[in-house]
Amino acid sequence: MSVLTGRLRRQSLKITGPRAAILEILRASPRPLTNKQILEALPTGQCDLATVYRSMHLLEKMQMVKRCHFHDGASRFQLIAEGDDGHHHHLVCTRCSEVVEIEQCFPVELEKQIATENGYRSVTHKLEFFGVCPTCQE
Amino acid sequence: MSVLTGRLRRQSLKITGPRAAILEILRASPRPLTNKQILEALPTGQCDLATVYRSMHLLEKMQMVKRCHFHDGASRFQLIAEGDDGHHHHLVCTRCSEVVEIEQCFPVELEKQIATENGYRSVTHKLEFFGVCPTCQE
DNA sequence: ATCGCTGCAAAAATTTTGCAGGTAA
DNA sequence: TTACCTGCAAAATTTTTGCAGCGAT
Repeated sequence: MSVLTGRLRRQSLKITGPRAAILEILRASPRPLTNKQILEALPTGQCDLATVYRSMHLLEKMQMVKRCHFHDGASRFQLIAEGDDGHHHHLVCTRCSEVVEIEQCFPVELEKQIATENGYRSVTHKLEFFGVCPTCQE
Repeated sequence: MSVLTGRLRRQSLKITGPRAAILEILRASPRPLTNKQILEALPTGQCDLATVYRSMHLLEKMQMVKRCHFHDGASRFQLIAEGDDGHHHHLVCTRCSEVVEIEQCFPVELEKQIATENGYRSVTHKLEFFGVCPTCQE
């Protein structure tokens, strides 16, 4: 946690109650959360929804969180660990929305090929898997 | 085009002016469009925004369009060709939003492995690439 | 003649912004 | 002390819904 706050401090940004609380929620969550879910996970009245929005914009710009999209339109956020580039993917159940974190990633060579073929630079990708989880198959 | 309208008719859904116009816009577009872009592409007053929303929900449910997400939060829609499963990906410029359609896809075996490892069935994926296009590199 | 579809308008939901007071450093 | 932050409230956006009339089949 101190690692996270350190990154904020280095930018001369402040560690406030709401920010610490949000970071703690994100750290403890096994899956990405929407702004509303973050607010609801916070002790009642701990923080305003507007502050959650502002915090997520900030953290995203600092590359401390990653924004991802599942099947509904909502943006979800996941903490990016220090040192980690935050690049991993999810397998989401289309029925119950259970989320599993996935190890596999899109092959690097193939991505390079795509970049080269199209003359693009700094190419990255977003990848999410969807399916029916064991429980929902019954 | 008649192929598309046939699919609607089979469901005893009607081919109306707005629907035909929306389908034509989508058919002619080389890239996925947001609801607002669809409305703007329509001759003035041809159709109401609410109707665009309703149409896209309908077409999505019928699997005639695919919903995808680029870097902004907005949903974009792309027509799925008859016979085609509509599965292809995009390379989007993070500066000017230019979109290139990509041939490469996530390796099937790897996807199967992911499904098996986690006990999921009917696994598919969404994949989008982001980078800086040739023009924006200068 | 049906029943679905549409426009319009209103409602609901989501996200952003302004501002005055509070607070970390 | 000095910026930076926050809550609150209002505004701006985006998306959904109700309803009466129109229109495809």
